[in-house]
Amino acid sequence: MARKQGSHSTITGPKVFAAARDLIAQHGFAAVSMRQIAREVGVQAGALYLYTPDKQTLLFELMRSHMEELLTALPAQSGGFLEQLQNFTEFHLQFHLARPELVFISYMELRNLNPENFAIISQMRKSYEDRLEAILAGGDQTQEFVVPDTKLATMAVIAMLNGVNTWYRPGGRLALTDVEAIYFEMVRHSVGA
Amino acid sequence: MARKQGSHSTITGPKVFAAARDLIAQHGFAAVSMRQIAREVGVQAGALYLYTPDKQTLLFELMRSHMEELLTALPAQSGGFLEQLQNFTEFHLQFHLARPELVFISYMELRNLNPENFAIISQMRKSYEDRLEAILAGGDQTQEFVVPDTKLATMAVIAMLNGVNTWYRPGGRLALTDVEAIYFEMVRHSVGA
DNA sequence: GCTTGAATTGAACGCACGTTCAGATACTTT
DNA sequence: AAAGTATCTGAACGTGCGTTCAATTCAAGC
Repeated sequence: MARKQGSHSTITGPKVFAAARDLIAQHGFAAVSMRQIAREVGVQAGALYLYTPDKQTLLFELMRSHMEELLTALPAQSGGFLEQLQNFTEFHLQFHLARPELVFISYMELRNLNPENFAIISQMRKSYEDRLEAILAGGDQTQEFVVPDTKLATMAVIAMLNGVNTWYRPGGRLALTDVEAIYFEMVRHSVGA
Repeated sequence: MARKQGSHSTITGPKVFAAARDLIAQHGFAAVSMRQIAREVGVQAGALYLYTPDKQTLLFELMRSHMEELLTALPAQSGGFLEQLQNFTEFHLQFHLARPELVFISYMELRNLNPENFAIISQMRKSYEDRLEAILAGGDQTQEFVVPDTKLATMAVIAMLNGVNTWYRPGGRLALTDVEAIYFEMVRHSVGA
C-alpha cells in the first residue's frame, strides 16, 4: 500500500492517514470525501491513490492498524485475577483515552466496512474481549469474583470503560489517574470483588 | 411538517419516518439518500418534501420524538433510592431494547445535527442523565450507596446499560427478564449497594 | 547535466446527490 | 358531475462524488 519514502520535501503517506483519521472521526466516513482529505494533506485528490487503492481500504487500514496496536500493547497477564482486572482496566483506559479518534472510528464505522473487512475487525475485537472474559471467568472460579454470567459481565465492563471516551477531556476536572482509580473501584464492585 | 391524513389508499407520512429510521440505523444518515427512503416508501423523492422540509429536519425529528418519548415514559420515582435505581435500570433496559434503531441513531448521528438541533437533543439527553444522577446522589447521601464521584458513576451506569443494545437480540440465550436481573445486580454492586 | 523513476497534477469519466416545481392524479365535498 | 384540495410524479437544477490517467514536476544517481 504505502510506497517508499517520498522524494518531495515532506512525507505524504503518514499525513494521508492522519488527515483521514481526524476528518472521519469528526464527520463520519460517508460524509468525508477524498477531496477533503487531499485538501487537508495539501495535495490533489488523485495523489491519494498512491497510498491507498481506494477509500474503503483507507478506512479498513485505519481500523486494522488500530486494533493490531491494541492487541499488541495489551500486556500478558500474571498474578491474581483481581490484580489482572486492575491491570486490564488501567491499560484499557490509558490506551483508549490516548487515541480517541481511532477508538471512535473503530466502532462507529464498522457498518461502512465491506463484509470481508468487517469480519477481520470483528474477530480482532473479539480477541480483545476474550482477554477480559478469561480474567472474569478465572476470578469467578477462584471465587475472587462473583459473576452471574461471564459473557454479560464482559460486555458490561467493556461498555462501562468505553463510555469514558464520551466525556473525558484532558485538563478537565479529574486527572487520568483519578479516573482510573474511580473506574477500577466501580469495575471491581460490579464483579462482586 | 406532517400534513393531514392522506387521501390515497395508505398513510404515507408515518411510512416516511419508519423507512428513514430503518435505513439510517442500518447505513448511517450520510450514506442514505432521499431517493432510497422514497423507494422504500414506494414514492418518488419529491413526495418526501410533503412530510419534511429537508433531510436534516427528518433526522432531527426522529431524534427529537425519540428523546421526548424517553423523557415522558420515564416514571416519576418514589421509595428508597435502591428501589429507584432498580426501577430506573429496568425502565432503561426495556425502553432501549424495544427501539434499537432509534437508540442507535440518537447517539451515532449526533454529529450530523446542525448546531441548534444538536443543542436541543443534548439538553434532552442531559435531562435524562440528571434523573439517574439524582438517584445516585440521593442514595450516596443516605449511605444506601457508596459513590466516589456522582458524575462519573452516572456516566458509568448509563454506558453499561447502553452497552446491552450492542449484543442483545430477542430470542437469544437470555430472556429480557434475565438480562434485567443480571444487569441490576451489576449496577447495584457498582454503586456499592 | 542527463537519465531515470517516483510523486503529483489537473482534467475528465459517469453517476448520484438534495431540492424544486409545474403539471398530473386521486380523493372529498358539494 | 363539478369544484376544490391534498398528494404525487417526473424532469430538471447545479454540485460534488470516487476513481483513472496522460502529462508534468521533482529529486536523486551517474
